[in-house]
Amino acid sequence: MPHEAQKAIARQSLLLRSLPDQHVETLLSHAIWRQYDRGETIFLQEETAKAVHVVLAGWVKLFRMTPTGSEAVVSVFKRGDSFGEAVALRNVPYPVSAEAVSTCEVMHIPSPILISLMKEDPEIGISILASTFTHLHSLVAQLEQLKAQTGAQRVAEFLLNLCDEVDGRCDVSLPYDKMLIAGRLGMKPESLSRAFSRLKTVGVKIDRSHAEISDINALRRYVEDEPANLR
Amino acid sequence: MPHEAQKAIARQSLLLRSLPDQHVETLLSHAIWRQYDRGETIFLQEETAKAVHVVLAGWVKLFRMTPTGSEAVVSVFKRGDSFGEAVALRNVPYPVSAEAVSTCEVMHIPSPILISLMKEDPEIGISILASTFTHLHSLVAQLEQLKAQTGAQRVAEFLLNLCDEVDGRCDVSLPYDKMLIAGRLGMKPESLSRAFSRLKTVGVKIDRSHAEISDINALRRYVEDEPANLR
DNA sequence: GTGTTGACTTGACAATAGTCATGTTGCGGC
DNA sequence: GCCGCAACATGACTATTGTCAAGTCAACAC
Repeated sequence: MPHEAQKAIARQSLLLRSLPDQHVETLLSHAIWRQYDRGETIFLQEETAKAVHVVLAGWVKLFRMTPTGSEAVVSVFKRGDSFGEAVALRNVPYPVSAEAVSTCEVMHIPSPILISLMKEDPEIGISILASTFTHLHSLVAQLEQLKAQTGAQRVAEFLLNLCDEVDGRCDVSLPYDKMLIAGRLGMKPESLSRAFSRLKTVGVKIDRSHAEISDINALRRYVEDEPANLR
Repeated sequence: MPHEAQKAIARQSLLLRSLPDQHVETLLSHAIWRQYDRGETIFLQEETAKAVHVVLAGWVKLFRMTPTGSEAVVSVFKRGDSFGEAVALRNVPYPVSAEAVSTCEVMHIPSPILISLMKEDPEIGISILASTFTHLHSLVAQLEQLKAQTGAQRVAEFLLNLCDEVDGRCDVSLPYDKMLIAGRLGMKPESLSRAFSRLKTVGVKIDRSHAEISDINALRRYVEDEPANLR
C-alpha cells in the first residue's frame, strides 16, 4: 500500500481526480506501489493485464517490438498519467510493452477492485473512458504528425509542447534522452540530431538536455508553414 | 427509428453484441437512421458529440485536416463498426472529422440514452470500453506500421488483412478506391502505385480493384523480412 | 457517338530520412 | 586521475517518398 505522499500524486491523476473521495480511498487502499529502475520492464506485450498503472514519478514508455527487432515507441508517460485502463477491464493481452525509462515509481490498481467498484458506481466507467479517450486522442495526434509533417516539424512541435510561455523566448529542458525522443517522434537518433541543427535557422539552440527557443511564434510558424517555406 | 433489417446489422456490432437484449432494444428504439451520399460529411472535427455512430452499410472514413490543408486518414469503418463512443459519453469535441466514402447507412444512438442506460447497468460501460479499446489497438498498430515499415510493406500487410485464406493463393477485391487506401496507409497515390508494382516481384497482380496474390506466405515473408531482403 | 472529368499510372527530379562509418564528449566505476 | 561505455554529432552515401508533369483509361452526361 502506498504512502500518503504517493497517494496525493495519484489523486491528481486524470483517472482518479474526478471520482468521489470514498471510491478513491478504496482504490488506493488496495493499490500496490513499486519502484522500477531505468530499463526495467513493467509489463510485456501479450501479457494479460491484471491492473491499471499510475505513474507517480519518473518516465515510462510504451512500445511495440516489430518482428524485425526494431521498436516503435507508442507513448511516453509522466507523473500523474495512467495507462492500461481499457486492457485491464477486459482481461485481454496488452498490445504493447511498458518499460521504465528512468528510475520511477508506479502504482498498480488491481483490476478486480476497479471492476467491482464500477458495478457500484457507473461514474467510474466514465472516468476510465476519460483517460482512455485522452490516449486515443494523443494517438490520433501522433498519427497526424507522422503522416503530415517532416521530422524537423515534429521536433519543433515537441519543443513547443514543452514551453509554458505563449510567446517570446523560452528555455526548456528535454525531459528524457534524445534516443527516446527520436523513437517517440518516429525517427532515428541521427535524424533527430539533424532536425535540431535545422531548427537553428528558426532560433532554436540545443545544448545537452537544454533547449533555448528565441522566438516561440517563429517556431510555431515553422510547424504550420507550407513545405516550400521550410528551407 | 431503423427498420428490422437495419437493427439486425446493428445488433452484430462490437458495441452491442454482448449487451442484454432488453438494453439493445431500448437503444435501438431511440436510434436515428440516416443515409449518406459519397463525400457527405457525418460530423466535423471540433463539433461536440451527441451520439454514437454505427455503420450499417458502406464505408466511412475518419480523418484530420492539418493547418496546411492536407488530410491524414485515421481509420476507415465498415458495416458493423461503431465510432465516436469515447467522445459521445464525455461531451467533448471530436478530434477528427467523419465522411462517407461511399453511399452508406449510419445509425446514430443519442448519447443521453446511452448514459442513462449506463447508470442502470455498468455492463454497458464495459461494452463501450471494449469497442474503444479496439480503436485504441488499431491506432497503435497503425503507428507501429508507419514507424517501422516501408510503404510497400504496409501495402502488403493491407492486402494480407483482406485475405481469408491461410496460405496458397488468393483473390481479393480492394474495398475502396486507391486514393483512400493510400491515405489510410499514409502515402500519396503515386507511391501506392509504385508499391503495387514493387509487389509484383512477390507474386501480387493488381487489375483495377482486383488483386491476385499467388502466394500468401511469400507476401507474409515480405512484410516481416529484413530491409536487406526486400529488394 | 463526343467531351469531360477524375482516378490511376509512369517518369524525372527533389527532398527527406535511413545506414554506415567515424569521431567527440560526458559520466560512472575504479 | 584513467578507462571504457554509451550517448550524441557529423559526413558520405543510399533508399524511400513526395512533387510535378504528362499521359492513359473508364465512367458518365449530353
